[in-house]
Amino acid sequence: MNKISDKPLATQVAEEIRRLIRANKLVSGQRLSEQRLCERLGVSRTPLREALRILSAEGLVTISPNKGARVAESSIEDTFYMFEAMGVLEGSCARLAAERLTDTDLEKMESLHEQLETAHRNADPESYMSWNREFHEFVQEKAGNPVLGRIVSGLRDVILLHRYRQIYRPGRFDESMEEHRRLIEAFRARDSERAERLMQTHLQKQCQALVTYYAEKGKEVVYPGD
Amino acid sequence: MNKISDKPLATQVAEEIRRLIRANKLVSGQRLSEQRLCERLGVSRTPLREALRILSAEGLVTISPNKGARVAESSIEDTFYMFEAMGVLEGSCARLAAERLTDTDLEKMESLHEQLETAHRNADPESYMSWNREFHEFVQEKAGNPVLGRIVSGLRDVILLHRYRQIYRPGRFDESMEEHRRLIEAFRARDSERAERLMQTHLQKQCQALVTYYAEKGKEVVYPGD
DNA sequence: TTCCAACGGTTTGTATACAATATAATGCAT
DNA sequence: ATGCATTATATTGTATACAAACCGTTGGAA
Repeated sequence: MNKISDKPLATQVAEEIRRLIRANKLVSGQRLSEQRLCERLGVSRTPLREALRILSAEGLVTISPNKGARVAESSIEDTFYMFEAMGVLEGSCARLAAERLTDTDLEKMESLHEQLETAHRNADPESYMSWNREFHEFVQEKAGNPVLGRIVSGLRDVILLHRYRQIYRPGRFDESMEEHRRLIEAFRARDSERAERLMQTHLQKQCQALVTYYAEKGKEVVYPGD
Repeated sequence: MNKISDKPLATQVAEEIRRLIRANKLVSGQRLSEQRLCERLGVSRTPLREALRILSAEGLVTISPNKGARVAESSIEDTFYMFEAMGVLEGSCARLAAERLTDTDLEKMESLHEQLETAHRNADPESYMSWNREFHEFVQEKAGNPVLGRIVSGLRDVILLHRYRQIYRPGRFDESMEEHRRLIEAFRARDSERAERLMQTHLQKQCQALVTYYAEKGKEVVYPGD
């Protein structure tokens, strides 16, 4: 832990754990032992506990009384609800952004889109998802509502792993690229209603791919021959 | 603090502080001294600090390093953003609810609406706002998406004070009642698009009333003769 | 009189100790 | 061998102590 920083340790620890979750170093459902985390991060239990409270309020971590904390996990049902909510939120961000984009903004968006096309041509889903995230964050920023932005960012952290998994579904990569092509067209035309609708569809498609993935994963676990 | 409860103290303290804020016993911008709160709630500093972290992550409280916590406050600009975001969220809840309402649900909603009419006839804004809150929470529940519900509830707590103030604006009480009459009609017709639009308008009107209120309040403060 | 530095008191941030709860291991009875 | 009760260990929840930072007051210098 960086002692030079002016941020309280609790805040820094929360950020670090967030980072570890994002990097898949801490996975959904994983136990978060206070002892072990304290050793790992080199802090005492007090700021670590405060950090876990922060992350719990954000939904990244669940704390069960007397049993400790785990990285949050979701049922298929939860996944559906999260994507439905995210569709509403990101759809609105897309609508507001399409209404508020400057020419400079659009150039930047075109450039981000071009990076997506490059990653797609190179058949590189990791790079694609990285630029995908930047594109979505750009839309969110250009929506110009920091409150919406904060809500979306919070929910994004919770569903991030899901998003990564869906891109590896057969055909999903190509489909996602196609959705983004339609999206950028709506933004070029500053057609806010179309942008909203297409963004919502984009999220729904992600959700469908994931629900299929989890259903099959469930089946694989259940079969005795597996 | 109730020792019989199975919840950790931190959780209980967070709930109690939330309650105090809702009851206007702790007001926007107010300093939250750890010492004083510990005495007031009869707990030690550790669960109190954890509680403040929870509330800070929710946006109800702001914590400045080495300076302590305050009940969150908003600029006029923030107020606008919050209502815009809430319009998106509650609009979507209204849409989903209109799609998903059973006949029994609609009866309950009618009954809640009738309470609003009664409070309006009695010229009782406090009762009106209390039933108003129940009506909105019912819509949110009937939207059937717990993730959306959690986001909306969180944001509602942050903007609650604003909502209370707007109803006291001249003409706003009558206007709000009229908006609710149109809303219930959209629900009766299960017209989801109309429900969404009307709900968004309802939130926009609240926002306008508040921006006017704060602008005038700002002026009052500034005038030397005041 | 005003401004700045030093000092003391207060409050926040973190570490550590103690208490309570959960879990694992061991021993005994069937 | 298995199941249950008891004991030991590990972990979480809370209280308390210590350190660091902030703020207000006072005194001295300009």
